[in-house]
Amino acid sequence: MVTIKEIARHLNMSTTTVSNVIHGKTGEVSPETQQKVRNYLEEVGYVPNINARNLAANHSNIIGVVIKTREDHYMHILSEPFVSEILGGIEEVVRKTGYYMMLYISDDMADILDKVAAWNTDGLLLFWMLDDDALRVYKRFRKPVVCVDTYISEETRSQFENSFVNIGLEDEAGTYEAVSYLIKTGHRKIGFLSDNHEGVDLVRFKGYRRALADAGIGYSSKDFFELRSTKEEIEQSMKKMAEKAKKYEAVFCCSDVYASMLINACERKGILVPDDLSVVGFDDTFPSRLSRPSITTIHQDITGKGRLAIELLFKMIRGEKPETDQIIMKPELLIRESVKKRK
Amino acid sequence: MVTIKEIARHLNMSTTTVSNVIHGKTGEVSPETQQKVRNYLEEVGYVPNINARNLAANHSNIIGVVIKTREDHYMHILSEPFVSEILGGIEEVVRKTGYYMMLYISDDMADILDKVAAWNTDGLLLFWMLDDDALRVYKRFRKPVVCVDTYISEETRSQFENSFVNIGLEDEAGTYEAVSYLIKTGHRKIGFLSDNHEGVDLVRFKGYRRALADAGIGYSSKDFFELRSTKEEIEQSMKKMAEKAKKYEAVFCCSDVYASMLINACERKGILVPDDLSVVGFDDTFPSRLSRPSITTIHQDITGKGRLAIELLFKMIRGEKPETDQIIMKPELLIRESVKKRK
DNA sequence: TTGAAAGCGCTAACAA
DNA sequence: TTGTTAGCGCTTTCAA
Repeated sequence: MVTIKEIARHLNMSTTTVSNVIHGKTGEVSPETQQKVRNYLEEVGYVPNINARNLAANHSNIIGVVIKTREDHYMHILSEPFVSEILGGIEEVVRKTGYYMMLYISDDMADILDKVAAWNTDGLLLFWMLDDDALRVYKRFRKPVVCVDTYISEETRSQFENSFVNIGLEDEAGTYEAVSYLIKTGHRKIGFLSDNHEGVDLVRFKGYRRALADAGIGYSSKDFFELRSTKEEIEQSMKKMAEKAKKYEAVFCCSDVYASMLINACERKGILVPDDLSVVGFDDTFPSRLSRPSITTIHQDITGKGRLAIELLFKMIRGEKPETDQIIMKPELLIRESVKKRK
Repeated sequence: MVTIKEIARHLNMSTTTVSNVIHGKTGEVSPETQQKVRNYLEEVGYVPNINARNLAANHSNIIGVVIKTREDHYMHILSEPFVSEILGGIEEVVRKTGYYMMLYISDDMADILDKVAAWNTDGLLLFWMLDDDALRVYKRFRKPVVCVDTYISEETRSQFENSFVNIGLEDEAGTYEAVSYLIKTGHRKIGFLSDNHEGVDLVRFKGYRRALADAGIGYSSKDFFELRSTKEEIEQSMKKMAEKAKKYEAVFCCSDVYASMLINACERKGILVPDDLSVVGFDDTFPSRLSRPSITTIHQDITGKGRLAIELLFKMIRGEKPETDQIIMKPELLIRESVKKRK
């Protein structure tokens, strides 16, 4: 690895000059010198030592992507279609902007915070943080942060002086629309399937409840299909859900993958979707398109969400203030084949 | 951000001592001093500056994961089920070993090489490299490298003095088995679907040809279903494949996703799988299980492959020499629902 | 337009 | 057992 110093020595000039032409600080350097340096740089195939650069310049060109995971989940978080799709959108922008993406996956916030600080990460993308966690990150980090799909109270948000944006989705309204559609198409006995009671899924649950209430349909806690999603339990649990579904006309699922798995489990029990049971998913990820029957779902622009998030982050890194500290995207009901009109 | 120097000053000792206890170089430091330092470290929440550490120690704790991508591909590489699954296996090991994973996605080898050098990456995981590219990387990099799914000639391999392993799969034999199964179940008019003619898919193609030949079945270049997989063309192209499939009894697909997409496209044209057409996939990724009909496929232990790759890499990073420079895993035919017995 | 030199925070060889 | 110090490779201020 050839260093700036060596180059400077070889060319009989100072490291400053070399550094200047490397950074295109033209105007500081005469054209001839520039050319000479550039040629030599090319010749020896100079590559900067990023650690040295980061240390001296006190930044890292790293964008940290923080994903809180559940260690025992049946699927690695990177395999979740929603995650891989949104990461794809982000990765492309990060790379093309000349930055690097570093994944911080953990179920321990304190650990993540330490790592982010250690790397001197320039900005942070936070996924599915809980209210107070987000604030904790910001208090410690004090650099640009964009949250994705984080439910954060007005009050909490006001404590992020600036360099903070939250990007979300109208989860409540989207779910309301989906469940209302189910009701409109003649379903009354409608279940809600999820593997947790927090954040996004909790809000979706509220949308479900509101749709039910508005249609004068009662709700009992039994209507919550609570999936156990650990490696050990998922399969058995999904079977139970399918069994339970026999008593229902429709099930709203918090993700397309769960919808797809439910359809499979049902089929194995001789419950036909949509003939015996209607199913709707959420997100419009790849599996919902591939499923047979294809899955009626709530579409959201996942890649676009990722791109928006990272673009806002870069904006803040450049020192510009975002116009708003919260952007809520609109979902859209996508009618495919997994819901049957019953009347 | 509090530094070692500040800590040393505050505690009235040298940076070496502080550094020593940070690195658990016990034996060098008296118990009392250790405790004193540790307490203070805890108190101020010391976090090392990784850039400084990397610069001084001349390593990075970064594992580079290099994936060559095709810019115009219909799907971001991270969304490919095989990729996300194997990355999941790798990420977990990397994280738990106290390293960091950095993704280098690009279609430009030279660019990747520069980045890897710039970051002073400790080891490299290379995916689907072409023969000479792999060598090029090694010549320049000269640190541990593990290739995954790379077809590399004996001759080329011998040029990597050491710190090199290739992990692959018996692609030829796997495909041979799948196609033979198709033949055994009464299919003779069998297509081969892929989006390229290189590397892994080329070897699979050879397995396909051999199975055909061994059964005395002729092959014409028309039997190669060449999918155009760009964003613009994929849909139209898949439709064409489905149309073409009308004249076939079975199609072997180089990935589960393609198998799944083909099944969908066929269904839309009224071609029923497996009744009118048998389909087999490859890899046994999630979509093959979710598909309806579920897809008969060649199973391989993807997560295990990733884990094996990274574990071997760490072994070399620790300075141990791998026993062998090539490990070829065995695939397994997994019979599900997408193939019909025709006789 | 160019150069000298300090310093980013840490490690490690060496001295005490 | 502890301390001094010279770098690691780069950026940047300030002087020439």
